[in-house]
Amino acid sequence: MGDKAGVDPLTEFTSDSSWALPGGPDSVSDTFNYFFDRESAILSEFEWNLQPDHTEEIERFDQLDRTDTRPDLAGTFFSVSESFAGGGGGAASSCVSGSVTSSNPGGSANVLISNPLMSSSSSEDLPEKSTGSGGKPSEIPSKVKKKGQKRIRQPRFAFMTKSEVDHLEDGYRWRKYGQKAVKNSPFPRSYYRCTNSKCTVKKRVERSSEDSTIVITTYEGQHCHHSVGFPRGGFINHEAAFAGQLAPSGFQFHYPGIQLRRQIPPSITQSKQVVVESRTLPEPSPQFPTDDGLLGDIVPPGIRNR
DNA sequence: CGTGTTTGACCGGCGC
DNA sequence: GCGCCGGTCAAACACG
Repeated sequence: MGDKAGVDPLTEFTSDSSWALPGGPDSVSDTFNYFFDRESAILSEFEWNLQPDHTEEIERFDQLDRTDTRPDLAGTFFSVSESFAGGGGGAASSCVSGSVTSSNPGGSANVLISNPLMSSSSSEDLPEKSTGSGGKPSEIPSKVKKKGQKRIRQPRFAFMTKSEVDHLEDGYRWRKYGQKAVKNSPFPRSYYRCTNSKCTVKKRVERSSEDSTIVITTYEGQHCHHSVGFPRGGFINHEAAFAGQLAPSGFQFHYPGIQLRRQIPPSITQSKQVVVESRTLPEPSPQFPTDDGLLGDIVPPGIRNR
């Protein structure tokens, strides 16, 4: 991986599913590996794929948001959502494609995230690699391979978050199943799996080797169930925002705390099916957000005020 | 006792 | 073919 060779991987991202697989300079998984696994390059990749003026904007927000802190969560969210489909490989989960609309009381922004391409064949009918030790088949493939084809991952979403804690709460319960040292990084990578037995979503959490304050979280797969509850009094962090994307179709989460500071112009997001957002947390306040929104219907107050 | 974490071993992909 | 590396497994352990 990592054979950039001057090729912009994101130019392969189009609204047409034909880009997915195979063909092109790299497969989708390669692109994602390239894009997400090289954490040290992520920011620069963003910048690389953005107009220079946008890059400056992001950097500016980055600086500004360093002062916007909370004990455990702080600063800017750089998030990337990718419309992602396995094309012929059928990488998409069989759960659902969905969307999440996030709005704040100030009405400053709506964040609409969708995966229009996530609709191909179920991953369940794809062969899983032989499991490691022993014979117990792992539930649902996280990577699938056919003969002569590169392995295909389920849809993945990566986030960069400035945070002091590695594992950010997102309303779902996770079980850690592994930790590995990462080459060229002093920080280990942790592997988590959703504790819901029917859910195959995984996520990886690691710190940027370049900026230890940045946590890189990568989701893989889609939740087949609702979250168990939102932490921190209704505030939902970036993970939850994207975890919500994995919710059943038509289900909408309401995130009163999220304030969209800027969004890449549609000309970029539409052509490449990439959304890069820089979001900030709400004002640090002793009070939890009062906007119950949908949370009032979903999450018991006791949980929200944890 | 149930649930979650730690950690070494194992396996497969991939580059050389 | 070999070695490196990422990802996963599962036994042991910790904790409430």
